[in-house]
Amino acid sequence: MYTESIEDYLKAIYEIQKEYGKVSTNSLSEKLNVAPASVTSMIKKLSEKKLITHKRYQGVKLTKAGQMISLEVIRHHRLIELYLAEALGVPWDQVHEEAEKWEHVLSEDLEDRMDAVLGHPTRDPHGSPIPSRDGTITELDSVPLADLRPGQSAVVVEVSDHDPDLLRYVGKMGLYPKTKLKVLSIEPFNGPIKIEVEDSEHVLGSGAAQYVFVTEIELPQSEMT
Amino acid sequence: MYTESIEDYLKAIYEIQKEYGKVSTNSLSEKLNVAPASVTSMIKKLSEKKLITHKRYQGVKLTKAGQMISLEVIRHHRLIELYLAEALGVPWDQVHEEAEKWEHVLSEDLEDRMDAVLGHPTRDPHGSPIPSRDGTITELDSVPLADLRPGQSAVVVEVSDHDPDLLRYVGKMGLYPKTKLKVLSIEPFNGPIKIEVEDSEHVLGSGAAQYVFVTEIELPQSEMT
DNA sequence: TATTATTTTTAGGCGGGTCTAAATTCTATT
DNA sequence: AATAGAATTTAGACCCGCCTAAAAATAATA
Repeated sequence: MYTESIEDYLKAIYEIQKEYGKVSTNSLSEKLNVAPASVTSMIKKLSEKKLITHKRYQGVKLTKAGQMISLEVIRHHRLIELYLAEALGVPWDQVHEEAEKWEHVLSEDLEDRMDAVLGHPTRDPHGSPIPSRDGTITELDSVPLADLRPGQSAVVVEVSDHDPDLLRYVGKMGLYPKTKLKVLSIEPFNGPIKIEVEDSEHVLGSGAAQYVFVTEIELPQSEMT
Repeated sequence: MYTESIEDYLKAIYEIQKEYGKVSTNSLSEKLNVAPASVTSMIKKLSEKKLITHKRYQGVKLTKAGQMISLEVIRHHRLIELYLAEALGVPWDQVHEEAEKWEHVLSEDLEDRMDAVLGHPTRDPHGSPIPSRDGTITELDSVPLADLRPGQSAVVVEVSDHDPDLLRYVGKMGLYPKTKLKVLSIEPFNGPIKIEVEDSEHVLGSGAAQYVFVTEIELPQSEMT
C-alpha cells in the first residue's frame, strides 16, 4: 500500500495531466499546497517506485502502474462523493472535502458494497466520471458554458468541484448535471451570461461559466422559441 | 486537531483503564504494537499536552480533556461500526477493522448524519455502548458467560471485538447482543460449556466464553425446565 | 547575444513517530 | 538486605514529508 501523500501526488498528477497536458513541478506545488522543493523530492521518490517518469526540468508523466493507482484513488473519491450525497444527504459542495480524507482509508470490500448499493454508477454528484475497477474512465465531450452562443440550448455535463462556493452559487440556479438550459444572451468582454433554466431566468458571471461544462442539444420543435 | 497516533494512544489508554484499571507502559506497547520506548516518548508528549497524567514508573491516567477526546474517537468508531453493519451489510467481524481507519477522518457533520440515520443508537454491533457527544457512556452490568452456573439463563450484552475469529465463532451459534441463552452444563477445569440458544444446543470453549458478556435473567415459569 | 526572469533542483534542517541497545529504577525472591 | 528479574526510561538513530535559502538550469527579452 502507498502512503496518503503518494496517493495525493498521483491523483494530482493525473488531474493536471488531463487539464493541461504537461505536469510541471510548480503546478504540483500549487495544486498540493506544498513548496516546489518538496515536490522535487517526492518526484524523485515516485520515479524510483516507477509510478512516474521524469526528465529534469521537463515535466512528469504517469506510468501505467501510476495511472492505475491514481484512477483507483479517484474511483474511491467519486464513489464516496456520490454515496455521501445519495445515502446521507450531504450537500454537493461538501462531499469533496469529506471524500478527500476518506478515500485513502476505504477498503476494497467497502468500495464494492458502496458501488453495489449505488447501482454501479458512472458519474459523481458533479458529473465527473467514476473510473471502473479496471481503470476505464469515459469522459464525455463538453465545453464550458461560457463558450456557448445566445440561442443555444445545452445540458449540464459536469461542474468543477474545486470550489465549494462555486458549487453553491451555480446550485442556487439549479445548474446540476443533466439540467437543461438555454442561453439567452452573453455580454461581451467576459460579461454576464443570461440563461433560462426550468422556465426561470438567471444571470451568471463568466468566471463561473468557465467551470460549468455542457454539451449542446437540439431542442424539439415544440420547445423552440 | 490531534494526530491519528495520539488518538490511538488515548483510545488505548481509555480501554486499558477500563479493563484493568492501571495503564502501564508495557500494556500500551502491547496493545498498540509499538516498542515500549516509543510509548515512553509518546507518554511524554501527551503529558505536555495535558491529555494524561503520568508518574515515572507508575501508570498513566487520562485527564478530563484526554478522556473527552478518547470518548469522541470511540464514539466515531462505534457509530461507524454500526453504520457499516446496518447500512452496508458489513459482517460484524469486519466492521472493527474498517472503523479503525475511518474513525480518524470522520467529520462532525457526517457523524451527526450517521447518528440521525441510525436513530441515535446507544450500542454498536458488538453491544458496546456508544458514547454521546457530550462524553456520557453507560456500561451495562455483565459477567463473562464462563462465570454462569448450569441452569442459569442469561441474555448476551456484549461480545469483545478484539478478534474477528472469535466473532465469527460465536456468531455461528447465534450469540449476538440481545440473544437469550441457557447454560446446560459446564465441565470443570475450564472445560467446554453447553448452552441452549433458540432451541438448539451449542458447545463453546471457556476461552470464547470469557469474551461473551451476559446478564442473568429470570425466565418466565412457562419457559422453565 | 547578453542579461534578466522563471523554473527547478540541491543542501540542510525540522517535527512526528518509530526503532534498537543500553542504562536505570522498581519489585520479588532468596 | 542483597540480588536477580522485570519494567521503564534514556540515548541515539531512522524514515517520512515538509520547510527555507541558495544554487543551477532553462526560458524570455532587451
